[in-house]
Amino acid sequence: MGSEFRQQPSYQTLVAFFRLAGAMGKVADAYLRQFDLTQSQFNVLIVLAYERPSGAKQTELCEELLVKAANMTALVRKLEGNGLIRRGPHESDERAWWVTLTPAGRRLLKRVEPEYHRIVEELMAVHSGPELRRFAAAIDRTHRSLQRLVQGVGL
Amino acid sequence: MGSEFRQQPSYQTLVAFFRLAGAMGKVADAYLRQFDLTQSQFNVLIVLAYERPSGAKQTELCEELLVKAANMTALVRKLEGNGLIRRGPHESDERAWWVTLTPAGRRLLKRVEPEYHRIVEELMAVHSGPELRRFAAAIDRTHRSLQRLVQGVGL
DNA sequence: TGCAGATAGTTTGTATGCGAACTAAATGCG
DNA sequence: CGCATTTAGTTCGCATACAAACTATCTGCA
Repeated sequence: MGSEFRQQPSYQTLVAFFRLAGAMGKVADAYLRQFDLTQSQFNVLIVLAYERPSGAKQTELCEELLVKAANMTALVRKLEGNGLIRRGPHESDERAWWVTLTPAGRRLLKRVEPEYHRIVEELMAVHSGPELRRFAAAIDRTHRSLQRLVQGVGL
Repeated sequence: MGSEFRQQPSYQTLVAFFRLAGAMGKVADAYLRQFDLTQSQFNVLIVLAYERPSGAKQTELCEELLVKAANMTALVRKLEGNGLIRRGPHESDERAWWVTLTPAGRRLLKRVEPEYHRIVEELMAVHSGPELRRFAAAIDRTHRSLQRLVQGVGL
């Protein structure tokens, strides 16, 4: 039966990984909800603040954040509705929006980030320097393994 | 600005962690979609097959799978509609459903699991024994740190 | 130049997640 | 015993994810 497989360290590690990811996501959501933000919305603001200070097309935000274009529509509309970003015309492409952070968006980030950073630091402070490096290496190894797997099987 | 913070190993590890979780989830979804299953649906079937072979209340599935009762309703209804589980009366509690795997559900699992196991094994085979143990330890450490954090701040 | 194909974004339908409010049944305490 | 509280499950509104189909615009090649 599948019962022995479920005892394998590789499987149990994977389950623990998914559970941790879920739990961390919930904590992030709980923190951001105080500011009427979701993780996805916060991520858009961060990209516009630090990676694309002069603005970006929605497609570029999609690439950066691994979000499908279909989902970006509602996301940026919500942020626009809340006054945190602006969607203006693209200077040379009439199909595209040019998305920029508004002053209100920038102000909100300034309120959200300090505590957010403190939480991340405290969360990760349990790892020693070498432990953290090995953790990051294991994540990278797994990611590369996943990519090989996807290439190979065409998943 | 937040720009230096984004260079911190702790932050970058966290970002890589979330990206890997997202990528793995997408691969799992892509595999399961061949069988007209989602991850959540698959998880319910697994619990009913191996943890609760004689059945379970929806609430018990919720606890096992960290799913809110509000979400379990649609989930079990979908599985019931596809003939993979049965929802019958609970023997002593008229408020509750007694959820069991149907023969069709068991047969589907038998088709899904072998390749699923093979994928997990291949994915995790990049880690040596000690690497895998350290990876699991890092996940556990982070999970405990997260729990302390949530307790402390009341997030 | 002009049309085929690529690209940007939207819409729709489905599946999942949350919180909050709700019904009905079970429980427990005075 | 009976009423207050808890528990099981549902419903609603919202946010996010996917795929697929669609419009409008741009681009490149013949």
